[in-house]
Amino acid sequence: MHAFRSHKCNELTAANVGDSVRLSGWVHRVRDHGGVLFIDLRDHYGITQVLADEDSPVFHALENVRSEWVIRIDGEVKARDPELVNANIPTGEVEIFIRDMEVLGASDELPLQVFGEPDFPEETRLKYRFLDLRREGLHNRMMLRSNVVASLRRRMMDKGFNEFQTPIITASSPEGARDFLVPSRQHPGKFYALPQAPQQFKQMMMVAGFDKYFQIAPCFRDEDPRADRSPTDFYQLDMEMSFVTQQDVFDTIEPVITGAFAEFTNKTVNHDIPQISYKDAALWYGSDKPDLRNPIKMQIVSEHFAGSGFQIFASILEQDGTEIRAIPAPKGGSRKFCDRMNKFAQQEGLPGMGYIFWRSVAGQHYSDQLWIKIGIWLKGEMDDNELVTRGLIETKPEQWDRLDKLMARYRSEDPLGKVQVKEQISSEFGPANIEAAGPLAKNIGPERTEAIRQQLGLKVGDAAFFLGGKPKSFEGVAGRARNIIGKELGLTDENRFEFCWIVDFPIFEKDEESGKIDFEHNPFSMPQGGMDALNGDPLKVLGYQYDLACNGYELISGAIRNHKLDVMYKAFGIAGYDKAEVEKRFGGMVKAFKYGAPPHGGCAAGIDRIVMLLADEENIREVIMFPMNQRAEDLMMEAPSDATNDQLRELGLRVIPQE
RNA sequence: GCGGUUGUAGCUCAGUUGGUUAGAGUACCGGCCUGUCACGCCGGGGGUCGCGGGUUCGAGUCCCGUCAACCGCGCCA
Repeated sequence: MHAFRSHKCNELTAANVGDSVRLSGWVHRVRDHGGVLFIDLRDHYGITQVLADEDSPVFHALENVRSEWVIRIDGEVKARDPELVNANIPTGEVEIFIRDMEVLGASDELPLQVFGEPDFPEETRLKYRFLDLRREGLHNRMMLRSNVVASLRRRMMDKGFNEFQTPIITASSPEGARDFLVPSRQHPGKFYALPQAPQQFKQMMMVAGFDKYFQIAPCFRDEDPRADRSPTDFYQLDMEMSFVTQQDVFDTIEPVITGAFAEFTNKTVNHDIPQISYKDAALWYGSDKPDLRNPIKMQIVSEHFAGSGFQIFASILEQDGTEIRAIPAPKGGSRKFCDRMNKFAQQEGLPGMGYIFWRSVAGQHYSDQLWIKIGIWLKGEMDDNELVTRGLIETKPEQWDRLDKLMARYRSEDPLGKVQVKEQISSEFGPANIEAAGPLAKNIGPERTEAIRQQLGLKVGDAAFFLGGKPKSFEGVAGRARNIIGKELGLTDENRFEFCWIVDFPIFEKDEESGKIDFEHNPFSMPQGGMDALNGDPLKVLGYQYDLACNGYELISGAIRNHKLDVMYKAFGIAGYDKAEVEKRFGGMVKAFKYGAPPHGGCAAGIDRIVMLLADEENIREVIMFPMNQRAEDLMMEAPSDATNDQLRELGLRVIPQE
């Protein structure tokens, strides 16, 4: 028999009854009843109940066994009586009577309990990551990750892509994020860098003619973390292809991503992915990674505030480049909610967020006029459009259903009940009973308020929030407010994955303070319109550059690359880098483009974020085997740490003491 | 660098307007228990209330400072 096991802990069933078996694993739980003792023995595959009583030669040794010891047991498979079967585990029909036991690895008292899923401080979890990883949730998430990566790899290979590895120790590339530097021993005083992405390598593979490349690639960036962003390093499904248009890249990667999502989730996945311009995304969603599960779409409402009695907005609009935008908030019509959102805006550094909410007028009765119109509508004598323009009815299907139900109730009620149902209908649907509340409404007066309500399609019980100024100054806050509103009001459908491409990113942006023009995103993208476009207003130039967003996260970023040297020099020139500078910074690529570069493009998908979404987690550390903490420290391995004097001497380095 | 939240037993938490010796569950140690599967019952050890200062007759609780963790902003081609 094998030294450690004849079976794994998920394998034994009623078919094995009577067999002599050997199992090894961790002691998950001990239940000691004095005369009989049960142990749930756990390995990677599952749990098997093993037991002993005084007839077992190792009974007294087993009484000393504690949680998370590693033991090996020999014994025989016994069927459980029907009433003792544990339906929760695959091996629940049997148990092993222990004849022999060996302690393979004892355990100290645990700093972190493996059994169950109670919450532990992140510091403890990271310090004892090997224990945390034994727990069911994290263990399963790591398996999910492995399976997702395998699926992505298979899907790419099925599409004819080849996987190649690129260097981990390479040259510093000055674009983008901070580099991790690696001192060179053979060249004291010089440094390698860890790649922020295989960007330049994959482009050179296209120049080398490999046509379709992909890699599950580690990327290294020395930036501060976020819940959805790992400090130090993370993994991307990096891909690049030659002789393609932007749409070709979409057509290639879409089924890979949506297919992998559908494979690992029960949620709805939209396979038909809309393309939204960066400009529209900013206006409608206040974000370049919008959460489309949230139905809220922001709108421009400047006209209702220009010259109005609300001085703050009226005077803002007298400046150039300003707008007033509204965030409609269906079902958000309470002062409490509105005040909370206003407070949120203030916490985010804005003066505040104006609001209007619509409520039914206390004590005022339904309008007979309205009542008649609803009656006509129900008989089909008034068309939907007319009702909408009169503000009688919301256009959402659930609202129509609601009205149908109320009408059915009306017909079945006695006279007293009918009055109540009428009041109900008019309070929910009747404009005659709508009153706009909130300081804004008073300032701009009823006509403008009603016009806003009509534009936004809101009704009693709804609210709208307003932000003004130069869009750049409030867009981000508006986007975050939209997320909170959607979540808190239950408008965001948690049971879907909603993908969308964000396209037409501007190539350049202007720094508000210095007036300097710089790359908005990525200097490698091909400008739409090529050289001609670069000769016009640089701030109007869009790039063949795109992101794939899903549920508020950026999953993919990519571009059709700028493979023409003259266009590249021109683009860098606009951003203030002369030819010599470009050759110095991107020497490898510049050289490569002089020798026959094919048109090419591609993208990179964040593996960690994909798994995070599929695992329904909001923190990226929940899907990384050994993550760093918020300060980029590895608490388990105790990194970073001091270098020895010998190491420093060899590298020709001296450490300047920090204050 | 800035803002928010949190910090009480190994772990998860409670702790009232400031008031006697800071509690519970779990884990750990000891005892009992032959059918549990979150086994049960009895007992025990375990605390610099993050740290420092202040107010007070008296501080886990109030004030000031500070440290740490997490979340967000900046940053992230």
